[in-house]
Formats: sequence, structure tokens, C-alpha cells
Amino acid sequence: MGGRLRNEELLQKISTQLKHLRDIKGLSQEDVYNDTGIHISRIETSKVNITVSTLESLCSYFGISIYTFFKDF
Amino acid sequence: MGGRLRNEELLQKISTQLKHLRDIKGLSQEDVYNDTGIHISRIETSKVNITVSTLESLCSYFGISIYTFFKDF
DNA sequence: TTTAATAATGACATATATGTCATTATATTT
DNA sequence: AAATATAATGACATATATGTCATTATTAAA
Repeated sequence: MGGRLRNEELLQKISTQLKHLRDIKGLSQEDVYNDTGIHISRIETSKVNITVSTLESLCSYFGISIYTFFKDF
Repeated sequence: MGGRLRNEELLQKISTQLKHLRDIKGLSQEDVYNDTGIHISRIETSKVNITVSTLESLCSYFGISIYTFFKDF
């Protein structure tokens, strides 16, 4: 079952948003991994359907609330 | 490995919020299942760490954006 | 261009989210 | 209380998110 289109859009938006946050902070994927233990590559390339828990950890790391994260969703 | 406390709080908030939305709409868990294919019981009892995709589906079903869902987070 | 840094991809193991169904518990209604 | 409706729990299978590492690709720096 290929993922529904709607879902792909969601994952795409999440990817873009996370990449943007990482760019703003000037951090490499390795930095994120060293600091959080989260491999962000697969998330930024929309390979996986992130759990809310993982997303919250990343938001916290980037210094924003999960509410703010979804502002443009 | 018991989940970290922070994470439990997050799951608890999500549970409460979803239950609240379902109550407002006057829907049973079975209704939600029949309409979405999602078994919400385990989510409302904080047994699982929901994926963003599943959460978005539920928000959509309840008629709110995922952004609105996280307003009080 | 060569080198170095960063990112993407693939493979594998493990943990767990989800789908499904049956059973038990609780709540509501009569 | 008995009957009915709803929710919680447990078990199991399957799909997949995540952890980990190695390799390849891409980008940036020299």
C-alpha cells in the first residue's frame, strides 16, 4: 500500500520544517545526532512517519514548542 | 525501559485531548474506528506513542488542524 | 581538482505502532 | 438487578519507526 497522498504532503512539510530549523541553527545532521541520539536524515528525506514523541524531542532541541512547529500546517 | 517522564506527559496530554474531542462530538471509540479504521482505545489510554500521520488523520476526522490540536502544549 | 565535510542510502536488528479479534471490565439504560 | 452499550485489556501478526553502522553521493573548502 503506497502511502496516501495527503500523508506524503504531511511528511514533506515536516521534513522541510525540520530542515529549515536545523539550517537556522547552523547544525549538521551529525550535530543533531550527537546531541539528541536522533538520526534526522531519514526524517528530512521523508522516509519515515515520525512519532509525536520524536518530533517533540526535536522541537525541544530546536527551542520551539510543537505548537509553533505546526503553525503553517 | 520505562518511557521517560517527559514523554509520558506528552502522551497523557494527547490522550486527554483526543478523548475530549471525541466526547464533544458524542462519538464512541467504535464510531471512530468505523469511520477511520483507527483503534483509538490504546491511544486514549496512553499505551502507544502515536505517529504524526495517525494524529493528523484523527485531527482531520474531528475537524481541527494539527496546529489547533497542539494549542495548549 | 583534491580534500574534507556533510548528507543520503542501504542493510540489519530491535522496539513498537498499528490492525485485528476475543475477552473482560465498566458504564449506561431499562 | 438485568440487559445493553461502551471502553479497556490482552494476545497475536504485520508494518514500520528507530538505533546502529558502513558505504556512496553530494557539497563545500582548500
